[in-house]
Amino acid sequence: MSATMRDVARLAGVSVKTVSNVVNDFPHVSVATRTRVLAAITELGYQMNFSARNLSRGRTGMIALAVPRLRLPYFAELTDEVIVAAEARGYTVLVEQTGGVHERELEVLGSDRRRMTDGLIFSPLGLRPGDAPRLEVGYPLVLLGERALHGEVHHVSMANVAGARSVAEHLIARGRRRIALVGSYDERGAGAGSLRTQGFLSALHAAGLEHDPARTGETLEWTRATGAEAMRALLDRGVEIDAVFGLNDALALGAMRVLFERGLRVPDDVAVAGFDDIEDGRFARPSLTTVHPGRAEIAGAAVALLMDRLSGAPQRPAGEEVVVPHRLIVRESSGQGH
Amino acid sequence: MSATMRDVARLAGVSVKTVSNVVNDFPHVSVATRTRVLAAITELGYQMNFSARNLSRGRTGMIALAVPRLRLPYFAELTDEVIVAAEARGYTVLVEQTGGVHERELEVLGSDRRRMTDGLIFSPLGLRPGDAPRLEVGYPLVLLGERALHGEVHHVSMANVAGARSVAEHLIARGRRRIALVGSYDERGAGAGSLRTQGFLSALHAAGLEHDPARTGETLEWTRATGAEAMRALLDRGVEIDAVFGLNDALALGAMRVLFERGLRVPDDVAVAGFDDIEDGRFARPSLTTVHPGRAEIAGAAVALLMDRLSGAPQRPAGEEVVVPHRLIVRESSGQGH
DNA sequence: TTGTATGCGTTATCAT
DNA sequence: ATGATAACGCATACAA
Repeated sequence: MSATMRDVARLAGVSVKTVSNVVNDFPHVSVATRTRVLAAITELGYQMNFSARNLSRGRTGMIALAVPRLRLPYFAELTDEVIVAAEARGYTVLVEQTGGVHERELEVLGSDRRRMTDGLIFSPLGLRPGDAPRLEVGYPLVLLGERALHGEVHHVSMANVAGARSVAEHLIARGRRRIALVGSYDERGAGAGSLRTQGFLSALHAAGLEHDPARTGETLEWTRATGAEAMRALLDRGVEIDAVFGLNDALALGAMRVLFERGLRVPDDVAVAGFDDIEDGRFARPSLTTVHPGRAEIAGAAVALLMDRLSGAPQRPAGEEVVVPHRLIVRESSGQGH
Repeated sequence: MSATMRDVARLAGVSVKTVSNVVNDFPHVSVATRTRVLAAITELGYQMNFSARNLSRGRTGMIALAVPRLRLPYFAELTDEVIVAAEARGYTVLVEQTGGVHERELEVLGSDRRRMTDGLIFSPLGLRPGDAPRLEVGYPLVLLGERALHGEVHHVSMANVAGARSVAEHLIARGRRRIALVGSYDERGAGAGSLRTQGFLSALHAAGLEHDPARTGETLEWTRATGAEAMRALLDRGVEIDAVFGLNDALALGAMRVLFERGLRVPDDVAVAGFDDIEDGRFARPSLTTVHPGRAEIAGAAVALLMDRLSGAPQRPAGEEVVVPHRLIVRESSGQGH
């Protein structure tokens, strides 16, 4: 097997403690012994046994990130950023997929696996008010993209309401009056779906418009495929529309594809907008108007918040909410007026 | 702190060994004691300390997956599948991003972090013949998407050559004769780039065609953005083309976007095809002709191969190569003839 | 079927 | 500045 600290110590003629001091950059080690130890380490090809270190230290140097699924571009890009941010602080990330299934999401919170990590960054698809107690876990937890259910848990959220409102305002300013809403959500939830819908509706009301429920394309999953289905259903029902707001970019892209298939021109006949600013939207045809939610900032803030708690930094107020600013990005899919 | 096995044992009136037997589903435990122990476990809310278990067992129950970046759709989808496959076998996945940088890729192989996992599934962007010795690591390793450099390491690869050849044959059958190649690769590498290019060229040669080097759009990174740049450069140079083969879908999608911006019709003026069958291609406008490389199969095979080695299963021949079958998927971007 | 004793490789406490 | 030694929590011979 591979060498242990004991082997290194023996070879260098010092005690294990000294070896430990060296590998951990403990300040008080004479240059002579340090070099001697380092030499022994390279000679033996010694590598730290993390299990032993973790057991002794009582922590693991790993954090978990729970997302619905990596195949959803938004979460892939988010995970990418979280890994980068964690890495910068010497932490390793363990990715957990919940499938966005409520039951699985709750399971993940209490899973045995949580004992393998020091903390959890959790991006639920839709927590419900009744779930609040389940969030009182015994380890550092940071919630993403969710309004705090009870104010006890730290969380980082994007400007769901404001972002959706600005998209709707933009469409209205472009002269659109019959805007379809594609994507729905668990009504018991308090997640992004409900918040974005709120923002959307508030803009309509502010403009003195009504949202005809017939113009809502129901779909629980937020993928291109379901967005396409919902759009088809709307058109098949003969609903009249001059714009589409997808609750996320994937839905919007799926819808846009169907509009194309049905011979409707975007944006001339129907303007389209989404939410998330995923990479595909930038290169789609036409390119997709959307809301940039500050993914990198969210990831950075979440990791920072979690690290603060791990290092026992001056306690931030429980339930503190970090809201990352958004940015409306107007592209071709809503570019011109009628 | 949280309860230990000792606490559980004490409460249940048994020894730690018995508790251990219960939580590990050891066969010979009487129903009476088992239920007693389980009761104590739930009462105390006991959860296994993985660090301790790992130290004792000598393994961690985690595997690492090293990919270039999760923001690249192909790798996001691949990672998704690997996590699912690993989960099914009780393993947790730790994701490592190499950025596709050769230096970082080699570092990852020997990093301290490797001691936190039982094995590694490694998806390099381009290993070079000289790197072979670096692949002789002291732990189970499975390479993805790479032809074995020396035949010592196990690997799972997609049909890069055959897939690219079938794409090129398809374009040629559609009457295309001036096919641009978008995307290049480190010439020192033996990665997907070189293999796909080989397949592409072989189809041309078989058809008695020459590939004019002027029709190659150089770009090391394989993203939509770089694909777009390369396409712009080609068109700006006034190169005449009637088709584009992107070394992956992202490149092809970026190129297609530029063709649109320049007023060229796809597929009427220029047919486009990619490789990878990422989700965006299905919903792009026009939808993208591509090669489905069997992502799920690759992930499954890689995990299976790694698990075999972890469990010390009957040694498979070193350097065995599992090649997953591909499938040409013809869509709108190359749908019609001239 | 269950208990006892020992080891896993590090860190931390306390001396020196 | 360095060393001896006791945890850390669990698994596993070996006993009983």
